[in-house]
Amino acid sequence: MAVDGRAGRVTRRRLRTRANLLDAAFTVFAAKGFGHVSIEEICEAAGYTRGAFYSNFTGLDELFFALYAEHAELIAEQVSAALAQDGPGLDVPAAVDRVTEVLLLDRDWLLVKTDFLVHAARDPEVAGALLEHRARLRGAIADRLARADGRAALPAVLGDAEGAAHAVVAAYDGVTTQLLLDRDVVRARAWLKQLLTALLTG
Amino acid sequence: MAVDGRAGRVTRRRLRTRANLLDAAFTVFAAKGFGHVSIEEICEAAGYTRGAFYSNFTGLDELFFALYAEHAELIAEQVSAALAQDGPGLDVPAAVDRVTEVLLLDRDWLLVKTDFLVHAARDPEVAGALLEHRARLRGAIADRLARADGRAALPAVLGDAEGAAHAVVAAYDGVTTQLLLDRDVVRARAWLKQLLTALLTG
DNA sequence: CGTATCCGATACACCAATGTATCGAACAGG
DNA sequence: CCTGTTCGATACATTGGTGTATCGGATACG
Repeated sequence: MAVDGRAGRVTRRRLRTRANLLDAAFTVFAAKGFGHVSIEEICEAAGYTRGAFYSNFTGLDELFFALYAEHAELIAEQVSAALAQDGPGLDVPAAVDRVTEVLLLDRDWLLVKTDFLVHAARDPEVAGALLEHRARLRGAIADRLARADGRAALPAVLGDAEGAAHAVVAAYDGVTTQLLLDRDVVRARAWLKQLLTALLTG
Repeated sequence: MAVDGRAGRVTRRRLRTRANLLDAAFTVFAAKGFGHVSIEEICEAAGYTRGAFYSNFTGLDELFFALYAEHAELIAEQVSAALAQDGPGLDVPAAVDRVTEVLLLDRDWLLVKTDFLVHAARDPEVAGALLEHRARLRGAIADRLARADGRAALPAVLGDAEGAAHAVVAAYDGVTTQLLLDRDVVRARAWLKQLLTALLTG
């Protein structure tokens, strides 16, 4: 019994068009925002007709979710990599720099991500998935922070490493909001760095 | 010459229906999200037909903007009031409590506000208006923080009072995101308080 | 009370998008 | 090559929402 939900062959062509649709969708979503995007628009951008779309997805929601999951996974890996870069110890300022770089790199991603947030805020099931992803990210950060605990203790107000990781994510979200509005990546980065420093080396 | 853009009488009925439409729109927007809301839906919720709508607004965007502006104004006043409550000096923890109370009170507002954010993020003109509103809020906070400066100095990392205010807003935005997902107002409030304490009494 | 003006309901024409059913072409496996 | 299966294009029916033009009732004001 096949486990992947589909019975027959796993064609190569199918995978390509699916990927193409997702890529095109990302661009279109970033430009117009989920809720102002039609299926046709995406198909046109990808160079297909709706036939291809309905053959690969049941609707916009499913595609949007797949899109988010894919990118979120990518980001999570990048962050983990950035955190693991220097040996077992943790150089806080350096790590902050690298992570900030990864997180605030792509405005389009911030747009899609925020769109997804408001989407999830209204659908508990989707919210669950998003929360889970955030928890994973937080976990990775907390693990790493725990290692630095010896050298320079975290501020007591935040509690343990998990609490500190929570604060890091909150700071990131806060800066994201500002960046979406003023479009000033350089300032956002400096600003996030400042915030994190204030939070972690209290 | 009339300055309000309309020539004739300023009817009373008109004002009422306009207000009714805005009220209904707020509910509908909060429930479904801008972008999944039709003009008809709003009219139905308000007990009017589209005739009334088009007589009062040119389209959804205009109504959405008016809606946001109205509520944002209200919130700004409440925050100012909460900050001004105890005399000329500033009791930081108490003020934090009161402000937090006001800011995280209404989930519907957070939803609409975030919807408006993603809307603004794609329209520079709207973004400008939002940035202006945020600047006003920050200003009010900074003014107030400056008064507490003597007693317990703010952490140097954040710079002046304006910088600290910036941090406060970022923390608020960060907590908003989390709250939208987990719907736990109590924890959000505790959490925001903790964050602000960590930031302001570094 | 009369009347001029304003407001919102009704009706209409229109369009954009959806989802489905069908069919020809592409493809993997022999 | 040949063949059965899969993929995606095409065509269709249908829906839901939009914006406008018009009309009757409400409202302010003399």
